[in-house]
Amino acid sequence: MHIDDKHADCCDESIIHDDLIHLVAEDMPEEEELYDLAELFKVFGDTTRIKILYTLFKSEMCVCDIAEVLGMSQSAISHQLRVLKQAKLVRNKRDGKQIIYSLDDAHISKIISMGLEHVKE
Amino acid sequence: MHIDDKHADCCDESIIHDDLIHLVAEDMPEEEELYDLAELFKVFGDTTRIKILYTLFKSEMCVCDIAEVLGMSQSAISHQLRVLKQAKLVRNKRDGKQIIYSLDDAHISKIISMGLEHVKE
DNA sequence: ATTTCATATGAATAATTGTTCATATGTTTA
DNA sequence: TAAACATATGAACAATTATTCATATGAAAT
Repeated sequence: MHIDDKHADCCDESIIHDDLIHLVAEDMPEEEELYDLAELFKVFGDTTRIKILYTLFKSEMCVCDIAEVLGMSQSAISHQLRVLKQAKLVRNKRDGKQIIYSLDDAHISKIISMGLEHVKE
Repeated sequence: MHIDDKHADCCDESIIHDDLIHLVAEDMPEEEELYDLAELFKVFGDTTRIKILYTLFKSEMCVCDIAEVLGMSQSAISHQLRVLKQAKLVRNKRDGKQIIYSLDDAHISKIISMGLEHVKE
């Protein structure tokens, strides 16, 4: 084994795959961008949050009504709305005592329906 | 407070919101479908898996090369490829000693680029 | 047949996360 | 001003998960 062999732990065909490895590695998007992208999908990766988005897709709604629709506690919904808001997927406005949440992004329903297409196969 | 008040824990405007609540609740997709959808997005919700998908988007590749491109252990990559395969996002074929992985779904790059659009704002 | 190589996998560990409970905040109504 | 109401939030707990390490599997080469 050569001292300067970068592929000591990799498959043997160093010369052939080397080109490919560098080509792909160089084209990889920024670490931060990939992290943000994963974070975004992580937000969609929870049934409760998906349900909330579906709900708000139908109509803007106060926290309490969302909790009622989903049969969950106000606290649980509120915590998840916080996550959705940080991801800029929902926004809110005050209306008297209540806080009304609504979708904040046109991409959302497209992303979800794309996912559904895959799942439905 | 009435005994038959279904909204004991909810906001006070029971009569007004009742219609909305039932309308939205009835239109909610099947529990199982929402679960599968969340599971799918969960798969995208990890930087390592996103990087693997990006890599395979450029070219099909053996496990060892993917590990090399991402600077991670063979074991870590193999575990994640298993997750991606279970989600039917990648497939593999044997080529001699190596196992070549490639993307298994046309939706993937669309879903990812939709997500990127949102993140890039 | 035995050794080598590429990949898969089970167990263990550390880190992350969703919900609950109790309570704080801020608005409205009496 | 005080009480009632809608929502937010911090701490705690249980559950999930990504990686590492050690080892198993299975194909190719000697």
